Amino acid sequence: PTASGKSALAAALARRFPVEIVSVDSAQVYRGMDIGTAKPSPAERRAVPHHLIDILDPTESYSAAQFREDATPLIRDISARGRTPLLVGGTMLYFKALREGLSELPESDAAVRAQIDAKAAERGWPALHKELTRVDPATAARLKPNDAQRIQRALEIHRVTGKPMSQLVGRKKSPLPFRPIELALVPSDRSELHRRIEVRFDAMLERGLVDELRALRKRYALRPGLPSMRCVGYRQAWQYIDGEIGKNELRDRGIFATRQLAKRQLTWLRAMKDARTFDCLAQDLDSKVLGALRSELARV
RNA sequence: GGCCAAGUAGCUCAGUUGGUAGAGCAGCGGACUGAAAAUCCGUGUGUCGGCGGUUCAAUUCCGUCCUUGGCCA
Repeated sequence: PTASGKSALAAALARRFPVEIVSVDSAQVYRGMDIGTAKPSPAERRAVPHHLIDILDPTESYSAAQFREDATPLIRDISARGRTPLLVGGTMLYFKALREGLSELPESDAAVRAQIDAKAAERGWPALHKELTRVDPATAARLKPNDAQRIQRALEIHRVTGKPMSQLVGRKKSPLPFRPIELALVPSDRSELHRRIEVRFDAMLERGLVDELRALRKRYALRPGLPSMRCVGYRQAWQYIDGEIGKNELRDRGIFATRQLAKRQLTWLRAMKDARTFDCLAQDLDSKVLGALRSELARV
């Protein structure tokens, strides 16, 4: 999860193994969003090659499918160079999409989404959920009437392909042709993770998160609904800049959002039965992980 | 020192014409197929400030004490 010390551990591993790092992070892909995403510093990036960081402008959007398409050849290339790809990040859906593959579904369609959004604004998402029941009862049954994003996606798929999502999903996925060693960092004490999150968010504010966003808003035509602007910290800073909330509320809400993110990440981690988990609060974390990795690699 | 107001869930507060209480936020658990740092679902027993009194019954009425804020000395 966020603030567990992934980057520091990755740097430590990079000192012992010939690795290149592939970022698995839906926020660090954006250029200029450095402070709030806790992006590795230029020095860290000079020490070890990092991939999939700073690949998009904040006006653009990324996806799990795009990540998979980008990461798979990278993993292949790094391996071909005789090095080990070290995938580091907290965007758990990206890990899943990479490892298991995705069904063949159409990519997102901005125009279709805009149409659906307009209809939802008028009639509400439960009404669109009902509409989905007519064209794709199976998908509608597993979605809640308020799950805007997934209802929209299912309707989008139907509109674009003429077929229900439930019919397209579940066939020909192409899983990753590598066997990953999965390591999970989980704090033994949640309140300690919360403390770290608080300290780190204060540091981000101190380092100028708000000014960073101000500058981005000057340089790009950003909107609050953009995936980049929904990122933890940036969303709240946006509201602060617009005068919707004060400084204290910015701090509180930023910390709350980060804690909630960490919680969701931990839910994913608990479901990953194959992952070896380590206490990220352990003093000798680096050596523990190194030891585990050495024995794991010896077996391969 | 006197007067007034407030003390109810981690926080901000609502409420009970006396039958032991509920919202928002937070927290916690879960779901997750091209926006995923997103989106959604579930989850609220807390000496209703302390002690006495009245009452079948008090968080609710009365007394007193404590704490906080304000006003007056």
